Amino acid sequence: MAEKVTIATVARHARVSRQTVSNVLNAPHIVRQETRQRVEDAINALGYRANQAARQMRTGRSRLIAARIDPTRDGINGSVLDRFLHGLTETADAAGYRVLLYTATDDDREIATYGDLLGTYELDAFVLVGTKHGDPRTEWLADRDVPFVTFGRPWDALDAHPWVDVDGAAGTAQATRRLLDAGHRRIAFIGWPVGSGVGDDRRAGWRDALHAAGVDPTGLHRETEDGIAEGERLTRDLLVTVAPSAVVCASDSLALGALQAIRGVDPPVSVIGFDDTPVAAAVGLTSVSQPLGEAAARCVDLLTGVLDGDHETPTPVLLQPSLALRHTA
Amino acid sequence: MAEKVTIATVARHARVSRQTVSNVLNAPHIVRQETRQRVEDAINALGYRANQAARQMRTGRSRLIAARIDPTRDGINGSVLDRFLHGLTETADAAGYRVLLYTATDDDREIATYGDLLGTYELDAFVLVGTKHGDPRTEWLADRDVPFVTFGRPWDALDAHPWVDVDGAAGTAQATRRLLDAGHRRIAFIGWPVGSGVGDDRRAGWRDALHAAGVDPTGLHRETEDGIAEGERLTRDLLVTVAPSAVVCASDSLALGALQAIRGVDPPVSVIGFDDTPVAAAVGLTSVSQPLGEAAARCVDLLTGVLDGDHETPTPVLLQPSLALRHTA
DNA sequence: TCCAGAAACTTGAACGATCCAATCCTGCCT
DNA sequence: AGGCAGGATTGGATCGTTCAAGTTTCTGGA
Repeated sequence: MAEKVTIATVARHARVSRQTVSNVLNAPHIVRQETRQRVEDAINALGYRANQAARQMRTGRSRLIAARIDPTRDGINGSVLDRFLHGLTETADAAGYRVLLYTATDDDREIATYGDLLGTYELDAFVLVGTKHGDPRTEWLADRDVPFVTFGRPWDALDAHPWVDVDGAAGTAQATRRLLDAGHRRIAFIGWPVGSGVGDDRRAGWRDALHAAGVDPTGLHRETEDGIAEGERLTRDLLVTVAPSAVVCASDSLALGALQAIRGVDPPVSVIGFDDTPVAAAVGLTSVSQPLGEAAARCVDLLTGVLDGDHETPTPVLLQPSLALRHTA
Repeated sequence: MAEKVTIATVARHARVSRQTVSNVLNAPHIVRQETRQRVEDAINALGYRANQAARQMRTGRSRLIAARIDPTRDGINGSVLDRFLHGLTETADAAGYRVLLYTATDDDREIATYGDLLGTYELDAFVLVGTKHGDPRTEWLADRDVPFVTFGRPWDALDAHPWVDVDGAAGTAQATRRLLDAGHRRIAFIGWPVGSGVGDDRRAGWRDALHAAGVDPTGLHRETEDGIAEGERLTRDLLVTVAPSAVVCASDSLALGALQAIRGVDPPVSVIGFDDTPVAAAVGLTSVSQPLGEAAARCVDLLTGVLDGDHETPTPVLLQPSLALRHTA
């Protein structure tokens, strides 16, 4: 039976006009302290909440951010998106925004979805996770001046649009240096086929760290699709061909496979994974940890900067990963 | 420069009134075929999309469904929520709804968030994943007649509210029968501490299947928190105390631990996990597979039934899991 | 031919917020 | 005491849609 509480109800209760209530909400500094207090008391007493639809109709802003959720592909890495989304939801919330999910099976449909979301819900911004060379999606959004951020560098042109990323090369370099410090010299790397920006970046970190230490990385790396079985297979191959004393992997999936391959090998081979997934934590795998919560927060920062602030393209953010030390290295 | 396309633009273009356009969208049957065609042509020609905010203001319906996203806890099982959310987004989309995310650290805050979401965004419904005994959240929602569905049975009263669940007992029973058919008799079970509805359900399936086959399950089960390390520990314990020939586990995490424990044991011990996570697929673990996409779809079905249709409380849905056969059993 | 009744379409009002422009105070100075 | 500047407050218009009520057009039977 409770009547709907609108801005008019609050105004009546606080003996002011609707506009004054609106000012308390949107421009508190122009309202006298005493009046503001009275209005705020009324708001709390009545449990008033601004109707977003009405506000949106007038202002054209929905305070909604869209993010894409994919079917889990390679399992272990699925949790990365999971944790990122969680962080995004949390930070967006604090900034007064909400996260809306969408899915799409291919780029064309995804772009069609953009149009739908923008037209129907007047979304304020998009967050894209991962981009590829010549991504048609970012192009479409940029052409229409739709605010968006990507988690993952644009591998073509670094200043194409705002982005947040984690320095994968620094992560593998740190992992490699730790192994070097521990006395290892034959440090192998298992990664993904050449061509993926992320994979090439992680391999580069390992290679550069070895070079810097005066170690020749030739022949010490292998490439494959992601997966536990693949990691195990390539590690066995490495063991018989170059007999490494340690292996750095581009993902925890590969590292998990590596762990299975080195069971019983003596002296023990060190293994370091990438992503610090909960599975890594469970089996005690040392792994490079991406600050996903921080990354999500910076995405929101960049967006609110564009949405609420100036029209300048904000500076990209490159975050440093850390090494989660466990007992495999 | 493109003018905003509203219902008035379409009306002018099709030489009808705003209301007729609205009728074409919301009640096509009362518009003459010829007129309807003319309006639809205009809609397509202009690329018109109904403004959700304006519609919502008049109807009080947002076509938004809220779902909660948690930080990944036990890693492997995180992917379950992931896949469920994906299915939910996909099916909701097809039904004309969108999924909004929220998080909360405890029940009180979650309930406060409900109020906020309902007041500010006028959400149409909530989807809760997992409920516990005497859940204050479902109570709060039910008291206020907010439409909601849970994925997971209400363990107190089965008719308390609409729900969708997967028959965990049937899953473990199926796994157990498969092992019995293969000639196993000493089939152990590793599950979670007594008291969790889900865990007790899964254990019951194993026990009943053994009883039905005339096998005494006494002493053949162990309880622990979820985790790979725990699974390994308890499996080693089982091996030395009761020497089972097969182990059914309440989760893939536990099963993964079991796999590590039985390495090298001869004759080989069979292992079956639960949830058919991508990790299980990767290591070749036979596992009980929940139809998560189907579950999400049925959640949406129940909700649209409540939202668009009658006021009857819809019948709960109990889905049957299947066994993903791989080489560990 | 005429009219009742249904079907098809049109018009004005309302949802709840913000923006705009006009008015009202209030304190301060002369 | 009067005038004035400036901030605080007010009423009206507006966003795009749907609801409710009104008007026109069509159909068929006497």
